[in-house]
Amino acid sequence: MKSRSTVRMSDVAEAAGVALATVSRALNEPGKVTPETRAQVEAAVRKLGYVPDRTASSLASSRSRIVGAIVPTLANVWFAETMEGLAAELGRAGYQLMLSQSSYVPRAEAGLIDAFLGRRVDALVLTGSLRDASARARLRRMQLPVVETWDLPARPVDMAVGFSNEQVGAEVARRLVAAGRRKIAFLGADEVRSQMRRAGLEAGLQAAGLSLVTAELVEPPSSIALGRELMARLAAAHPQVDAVFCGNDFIAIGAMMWARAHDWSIPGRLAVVGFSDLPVAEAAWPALTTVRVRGGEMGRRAGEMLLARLRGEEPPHKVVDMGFEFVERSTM
Amino acid sequence: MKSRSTVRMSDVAEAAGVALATVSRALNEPGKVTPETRAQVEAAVRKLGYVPDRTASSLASSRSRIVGAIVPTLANVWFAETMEGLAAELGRAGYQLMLSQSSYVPRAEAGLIDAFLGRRVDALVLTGSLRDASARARLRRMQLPVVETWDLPARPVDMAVGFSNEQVGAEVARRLVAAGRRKIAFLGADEVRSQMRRAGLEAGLQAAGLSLVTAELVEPPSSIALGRELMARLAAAHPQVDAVFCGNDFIAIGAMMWARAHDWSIPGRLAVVGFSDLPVAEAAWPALTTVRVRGGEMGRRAGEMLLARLRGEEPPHKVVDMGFEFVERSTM
DNA sequence: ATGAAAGCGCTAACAC
DNA sequence: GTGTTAGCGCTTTCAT
Repeated sequence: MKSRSTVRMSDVAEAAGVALATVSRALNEPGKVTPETRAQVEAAVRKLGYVPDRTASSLASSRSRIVGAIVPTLANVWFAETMEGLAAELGRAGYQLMLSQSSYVPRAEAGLIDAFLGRRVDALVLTGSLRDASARARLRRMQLPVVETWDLPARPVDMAVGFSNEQVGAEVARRLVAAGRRKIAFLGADEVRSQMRRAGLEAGLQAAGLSLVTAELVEPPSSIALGRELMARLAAAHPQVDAVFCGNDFIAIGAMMWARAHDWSIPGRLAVVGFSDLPVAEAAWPALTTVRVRGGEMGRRAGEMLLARLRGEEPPHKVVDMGFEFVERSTM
Repeated sequence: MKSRSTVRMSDVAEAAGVALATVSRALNEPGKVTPETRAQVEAAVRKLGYVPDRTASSLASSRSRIVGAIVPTLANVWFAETMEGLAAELGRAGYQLMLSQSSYVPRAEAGLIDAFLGRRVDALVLTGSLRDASARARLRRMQLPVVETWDLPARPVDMAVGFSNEQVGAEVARRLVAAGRRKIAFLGADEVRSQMRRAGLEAGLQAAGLSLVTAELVEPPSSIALGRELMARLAAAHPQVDAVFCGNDFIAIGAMMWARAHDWSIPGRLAVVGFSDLPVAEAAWPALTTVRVRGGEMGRRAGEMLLARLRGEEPPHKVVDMGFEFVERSTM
């Protein structure tokens, strides 16, 4: 199946009239070679169309220049943007991104990590805090650079760049209460970070002497349609509800669609707060009040931290809190 | 930096009391080994926590079990969904996805392909038809399984799964004209597939004895904000316009926002047709008429075709037209 | 600054 | 069915 171009480093060496090792140096440590030999080598490379075999160099050097990343899914813009930023940052340094999806199955992660370790990835990027204790221990022991994202683990495996999902929930509680809402519910996916936001909301309400009306949950991945369904369930069970915090903007938009269809005015009858600030939030009518987190930037920062570590430097911070921003629009 | 777990196949062999090669067989071709030895090997693997080194096996077998994919960007849901489907399909067969972004720079592709070839990827997935002639020739010569997506190349490098962007434009022209529109413009990104849709629109209008009012373009990546800007430009230059076909739903939503802000009623004063059917299209008010393509399914099909080829089979079709669907909602 | 040579950890003949 | 052995194409001492 593979009739390889079969131009090897030894061919380049021969064509350039130098030793194999010199070609390797000219390519990888150009400073260690005289300008003339470098020129000869480069000429030979071009002439032969030589493309170094990275599988061989990975084996010989035990550095693959591959970074592995695990996301729950790519179909959600927010994680996709993080991967976009990460890939862009890594690409600038000659690293490549290898991607796997856990499909929101927490137990899948350990297996995917093993697969990456088998590939001898130079570093790992995870979504959320790694739960599997034995995987955590192993990564620590290996001293593999790891960045956990989209969360702020109390005791990270190694590094982390994210925000506090609990704080998000608490802040939303504060805002909603300040706006006079008293019957507040949560709509979201039954998934760990969404549940953290719910917990934060609940804690915030308790601090204000209130309690959560209810938390209606669906299996991820969530969607506008599920948001509609969740809102229908909520309205049936708790018609007195006067505000909902939604696990993400899709669910919020779905809730708004249900409200529009049933003449619940927004924000008069019902306040709606989303999460993630997708483009749709601004475009919705009324424009959705939501919480913005910078997914792309998170990926870029993760990339930077990893690259620093791979260069042998110590990044200035092992944990960076990117924070979040409450974006007040017209649904609250 | 890497204090390797250092458990090698030879360690497993020793622990299991068999030869190195037997371990390799037990792991890769379990059928070629007696159940007893297999059990011994598996026990040793578990006991030692052995994780096979894929960089070594890639080198030795010249099969990496890696598929490379290039997308313009991951930040656009539509390509992200294709990668989601692709990764899911490949994962089931033990292949991993390696991802790169061309950032809409056509010339970047050749370089990214080289990087993938250096990694000895077993197959390649491209977005759109590969333009670089020498890269095309090289891939053909290597007989590397390649799938081009999101387009229907007349002469694919190898395989393709997509739809005709020109046909999309032509169909939109037909619908708009049938709905009585006469002053039709295009708003989109200056990017190859978007331009194909514009060309199709233009051809369709000509067939109806009309001509395109204008095509307003922006540099990708496009966004709601750019859609708004594009619409402002259009309205200033051609106030008589009565319909716009937008290169994607974000631009369409932006155009609608401009229209709302300037009291151009939709669809009364202006018809708007989008492309890609993002969730936002249904949620918009009025709900956006658009063209649906199945990005995730495209990725899954691409994966299937690749896997068939990698198993040594010939896929039933080298080119599959996934078609598209005109979704009539309320903006036309 | 350059060259020679010994692996890196596995796969794939080929023997037995 | 299992073992032996020769590479896969690089990187990296160690000499020179």
